Amino acid sequence: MSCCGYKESVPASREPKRVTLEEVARVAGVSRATVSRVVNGVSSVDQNIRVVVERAISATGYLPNLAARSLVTRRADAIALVLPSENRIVGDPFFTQIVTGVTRIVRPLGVHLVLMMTGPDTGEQVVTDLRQGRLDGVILVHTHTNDPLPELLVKAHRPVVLSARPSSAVPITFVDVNQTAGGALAAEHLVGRGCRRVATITGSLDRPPGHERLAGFRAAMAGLGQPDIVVVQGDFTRESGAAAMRRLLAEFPPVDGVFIASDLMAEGALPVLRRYGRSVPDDVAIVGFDDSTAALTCDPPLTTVRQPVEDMAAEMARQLLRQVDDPDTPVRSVIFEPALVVRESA
Amino acid sequence: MSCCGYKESVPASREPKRVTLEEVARVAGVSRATVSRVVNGVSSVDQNIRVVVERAISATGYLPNLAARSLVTRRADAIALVLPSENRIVGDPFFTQIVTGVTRIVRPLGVHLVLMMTGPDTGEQVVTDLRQGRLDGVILVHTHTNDPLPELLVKAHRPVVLSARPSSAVPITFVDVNQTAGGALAAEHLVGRGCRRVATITGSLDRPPGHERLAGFRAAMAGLGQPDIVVVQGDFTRESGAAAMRRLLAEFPPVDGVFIASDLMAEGALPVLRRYGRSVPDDVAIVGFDDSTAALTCDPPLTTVRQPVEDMAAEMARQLLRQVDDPDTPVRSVIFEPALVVRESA
DNA sequence: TCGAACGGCGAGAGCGCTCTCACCTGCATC
DNA sequence: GATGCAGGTGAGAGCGCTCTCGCCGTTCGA
Repeated sequence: MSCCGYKESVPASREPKRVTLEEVARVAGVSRATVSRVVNGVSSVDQNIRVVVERAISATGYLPNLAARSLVTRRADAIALVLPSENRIVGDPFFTQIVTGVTRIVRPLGVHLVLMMTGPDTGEQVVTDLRQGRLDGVILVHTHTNDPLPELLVKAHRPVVLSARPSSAVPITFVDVNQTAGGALAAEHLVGRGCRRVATITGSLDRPPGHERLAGFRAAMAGLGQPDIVVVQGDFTRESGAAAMRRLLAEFPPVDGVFIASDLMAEGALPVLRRYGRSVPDDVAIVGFDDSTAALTCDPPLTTVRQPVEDMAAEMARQLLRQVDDPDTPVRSVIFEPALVVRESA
Repeated sequence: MSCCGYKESVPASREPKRVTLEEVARVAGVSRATVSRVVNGVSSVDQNIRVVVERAISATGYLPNLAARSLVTRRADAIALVLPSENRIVGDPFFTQIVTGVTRIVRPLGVHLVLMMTGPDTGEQVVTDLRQGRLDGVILVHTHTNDPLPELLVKAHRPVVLSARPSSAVPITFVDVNQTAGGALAAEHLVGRGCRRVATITGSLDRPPGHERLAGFRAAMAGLGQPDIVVVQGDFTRESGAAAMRRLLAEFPPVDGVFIASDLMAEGALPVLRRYGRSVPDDVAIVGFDDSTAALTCDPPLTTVRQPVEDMAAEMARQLLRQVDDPDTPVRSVIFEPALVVRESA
């Protein structure tokens, strides 16, 4: 095995001799088929033989070659997590929670999580990987409003799950939080602590989350007897939060409570308040949205609406794998309820 | 071959008819081998035939099945990025940069990035995936001091790269920043702006980064004529930063400049300073380390030592792929130089 | 003029697995 | 005693690709 290069390119000593089904079958004195049955947990195997085979497996240290299996099963046992490459999304703890949630479901099943940041060619890349059998399905997180990818995948009849309600009416499975209810939670809390001159800084209103959070907040405020609230528009970025707060203080100085549609915007808004000499929460109460780590690092820590991101991510994984198992699984949407996390800002 | 359900489980209409090498070969009127040569860019193909084959490929919409290829090439074209699951690491922008850097190298080569958060069984998982041919190599980011995985992989002669100098003397390829030089940068800046009562809050001193940053800082301060500096130990967490700052103010009230060995700790320390009525940078100048987003969201924004994380990550990917291509590539370490980013805190 | 050398191509043998199908027992049934 | 029917098992045909090897025709040196 050593003297005369039986495989010159790689020193034999290095290459741990690969053990195949064949090998295990020989050791166990059965056929390849039977070993395969044992490995895959098929029940119709004689108990005694099963034991013999299992012993042979651990004796040889056999591990199935996944490429070979994949070739015949047509499963990659890998899914992709596609994230927008903007820094404001990833780099957010939100992201960690997504990964953690997905991993929780996927890992015990031996399914790999392939990470892709969107780039100019991500769409084709994903479709290609799917067609090449490298990927079983795709989780699309925070896709842009006009991203053609979701529709593309649906048309190609490929397993796909979205992290939020799609902007257009594509028949696609998604997982979302009840944004409207989240807005309502914020309203109730602000009114409950005595705010009477309430405003809100919204996210991008052309996207469902921004739109729905505002709608929920507005409706709840009206229900609480305060139909007239000041609305300033942001776009979910930190900078837009700061700018919106400046505008708000200029246009509506007596404000005493603000619902800011994302923690990131709130993080931008708080220093502005400080600079204008308003103390939080005494002069102005602030409620954010997301319960990101930003909420914790803010000064003061943010009262905010929490989305159960990790659970939602786990659900996305579940929904995706369901589709992988049965491509004809009906489209479905799962909505999670948000919760208010009370800290110091309101 | 067609009439009588040759594969009942999947409706034929759904399944886009797969086109194989065989098919392309038939269309082009050549052998499978020749098509394979064209697909893989082997030069010894007649120009005319090459054109014919290429035409056949695009006519049929052929895409190679990667499982089949993988079966014979023994390459998965996938690498894993293993990250500690603690929130303080991921969820950091640092993490985004790692992913971006690795992706930049890996994506154009069609190599997948598989994400794994460390868990109780990550080690075995990774080794198994490697042995099963699902993974070509592993990038280990911020492994724990006593994680056996690096050594395990080195012994198994598997491609692996570390994100920092290993704590023990394992012969392993790693990419790191010149921590010592980083500490020196901080020292020079503090002294340069006139600080004369300087202190430092360190990271965990049992780990190379914490140790080296302190050593570099200390040596540089001594060289600048200030051998006596106050040292308070932290452990890289935000909380430890706050605690250390409290201790520092109690033990050494006249302090006028602090080098804090991570932005995260600085983020914890700044509110403490504010609460004690010390203004930054007027009363106390602060220099952090990492240039994380924390540095930007701090109030005031942090002067900090930047590691070129994205470039370092790209280098890790390059080093790993080099090992994958040639398992006998010599072990190597690549050290990047840090830079000082001057903002408002010092 | 002839053999050698070489560029270019196809046949075919795998890679390691799954899964169908035929076969073989043994046992109950007619 | 012939038949049916289980539960188990093995032979073998792929899955789609790469890559070695041998063949063929052309060109070149002697």
